[in-house]
This record gives sequence, structure tokens and C-alpha cells, in this order.
Amino acid sequence: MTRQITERADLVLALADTFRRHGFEGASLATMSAETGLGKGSLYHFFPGGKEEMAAVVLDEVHGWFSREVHGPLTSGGDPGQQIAAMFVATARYFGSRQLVCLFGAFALGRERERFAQSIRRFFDEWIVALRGALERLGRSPDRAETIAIDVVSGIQGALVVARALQDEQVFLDALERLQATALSDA
Amino acid sequence: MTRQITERADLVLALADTFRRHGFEGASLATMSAETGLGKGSLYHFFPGGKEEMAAVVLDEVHGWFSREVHGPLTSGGDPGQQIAAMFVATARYFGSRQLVCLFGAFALGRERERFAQSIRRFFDEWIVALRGALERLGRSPDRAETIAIDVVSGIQGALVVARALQDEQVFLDALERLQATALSDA
DNA sequence: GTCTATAAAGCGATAGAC
DNA sequence: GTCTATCGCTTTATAGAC
Repeated sequence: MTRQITERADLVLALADTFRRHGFEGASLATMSAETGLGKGSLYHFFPGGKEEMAAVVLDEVHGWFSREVHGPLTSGGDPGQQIAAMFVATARYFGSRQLVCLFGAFALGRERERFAQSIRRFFDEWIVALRGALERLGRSPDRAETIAIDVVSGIQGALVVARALQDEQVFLDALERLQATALSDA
Repeated sequence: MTRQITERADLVLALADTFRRHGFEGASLATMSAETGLGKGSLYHFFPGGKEEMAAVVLDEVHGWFSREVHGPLTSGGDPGQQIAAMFVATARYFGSRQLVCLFGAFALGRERERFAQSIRRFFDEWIVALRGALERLGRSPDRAETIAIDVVSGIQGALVVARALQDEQVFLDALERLQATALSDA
């Protein structure tokens, strides 16, 4: 029982990796079969809805991770400055070990946006809302907290794009440093 | 003769639109045939290299537009403040009428990055270098000019991602306003 | 320069044996 | 739960008529 759940979770992680490397359109069932080690029949056993369900479950997994590790901590009652700093640490670690690809960001730029519109919107919405809350508790006005939150989340996505374009992870890490400084400054 | 060139230019613009809406993997030759009004045979007549050549030529066209309208003006000898302001106007207009999609940014996030690596890297490199130059002429130190240029270009890309994710163009336009204020501030 | 026809391969998805 | 075989369709690309 527990073993099955674990295996399915591992399967979802492998599929996430495949979608990150190939994109939604670029990831074929043959690719997924090869990269998960399961035949197509087995994949359809786990995901009767096919490729679309696989992607939806993968997005749910990513969203779950951010809810637990990023959005959640930001909205708990602790020190907002520490929480924001922790957010940047988690973000750097997460994307650093995932080829600098945010599936939600990548899907937002393509046709996949229409298919997964609600899921994509919710991911960014929750991130912005959580960060805005922490910024308010840090003493920012509601308006300032809102714009900073948008600029930080947007800045992270843009840093992923440019770092991948220049093939230089340091560009991403340096941008995170500056975004953190902006978020935590007293201005 | 002139007519042929004009027609080919129009064809490239139509193909650019197709790639923007469908992505590289998602755009099939059938789609392009339908959206350009040309049969597959005609498309291969213009682009013997097939889909990859079509995308390469489209990227060249986009790069050319930015060289003329954005990078070039930034490096001319005029008032750097005005040039930077003009860059934001051109950027808002360009992406606003193109579904908020930057082909270079979108390609940077997927497998297409490997295929068009040089072209992608050059696009962002030239943009950052041009903007950095204008910022230096505005009185910034070389280091500050470099980081601001990266943050602005990266901020534009991120704003495109988040605005598309939230399906709210105003998010993009508002972000441009703030990026411009940052670039032109006296800090 | 444009088209249709076609090839050869790959696609998502299903059936059914084990 | 896993696999192979297969269906029906689409894919990129080519050939060749006009």
C-alpha cells in the first residue's frame, strides 16, 4: 500500500523531469516511457487521461511543493524577514536542481496556458498573495507590498529566462540576491 | 523583384505569429500552411531547411526589429534618458501587439534553447550591452549599469510570464513603468 | 512559384495477453 | 500492474505535375 503510493510519487517526479526537459508538446509518450522505465500501457494505467492528466498531476505536485516549502512558510506567524529570506533559499535550491525551469512559467508562455489556465493562475496568485502578506507584516503599506510581491515573483521568472538564455546559472543566483535585498530593504 | 522580397517579409511575419501562438513544437507545417495561405510545397520552396529554417529566419527577423528599434537607438549618441524611455515605449508596443510573447524568451525556456542557442544568447547579450551603455552615459558606474541592465531585461521577461499567467496585460504595463522608474532614478 | 500526392516515421491512445 | 501489438491519425519532408 505504502509502496504503491511511494512509487506513484516517484513516477510523478520522473514525469516532471521529462516535462521540464522537453516541454509539454516536446514530451512524447515514448520519451516518458523511456525516462520512467514503464511501458505506455503502465503509464495509461496510472493516468487514464493520458498526457494531459500526466501534466496536470505534475503541476499539482509542483504546486504542492511550493505550498509546503514557500507559500505556507510565508503565511505562518513567524518573523517575516526570516520567512522571506527562507523563500529565496528554497527558490534558489529548487530551480538550481531543476535546470532553471519553472513548469508554470514555461507553460504560461505557450499554448499550454489555455489548457492549464486555472492551475497556472493559482500558482502565481498564491505566491504573490503569500509574499505580499509577509511584506505587510514587515511594515510595508498594502500597495507597496503588492507591487513588491509582483516584482519579486516576476523578477524570479525573468531571471530564469535570462539565465537560461545566457546559459549562466550565476545570473539567476545574483538576481535572487538583489531581489531579496529589495524585498528586505527599509525603503 | 521588390514584390518578391516584400512577400517573403510578410511570410516571415505570418510565421512569427504562428510560432508565437503555438510554440516551436506546437506549430506544425499544416498549421503554418493554413495560417500563411501557402501550401507545404511553397513553404519548402522558401525554406528548404524546413521548420528549423523557418524558426531561424523568424528569430532573425525579431532580432532585426530589436536591433533597429531598441538596441540601435540605445547606442546612438543622443540623450540616454530619452533613449531608455523610448525603449520602454517600443517594448510595450511590441509585446502588447504580440500576445505578450517574446520568442527568444519562450525558446530559452524549452528544448529550443539548444537548437538556437547562439541566436538566443546574442539577442539578450546585445540588449543588455546596449542598455548598460545608455545607463553609463546617464552617470551610472559600470557595475551598477550592468546589474540594472540585467534586472531590467530580466524584469521585462518576467513580467511577460506573470502577465500571461494571470491573463492581465496591465500587470505587464505596470511592471514596465516601475522598471523604467528604476532605470531612470537618481539612486 | 504553387499545388497535390505520397512516403516514412512518429504521435497519442487502446486492446488484450500475461 | 506490466507488457507488446496495433489502430488511426498526424508529423516532417519529398516528388513531380502544372
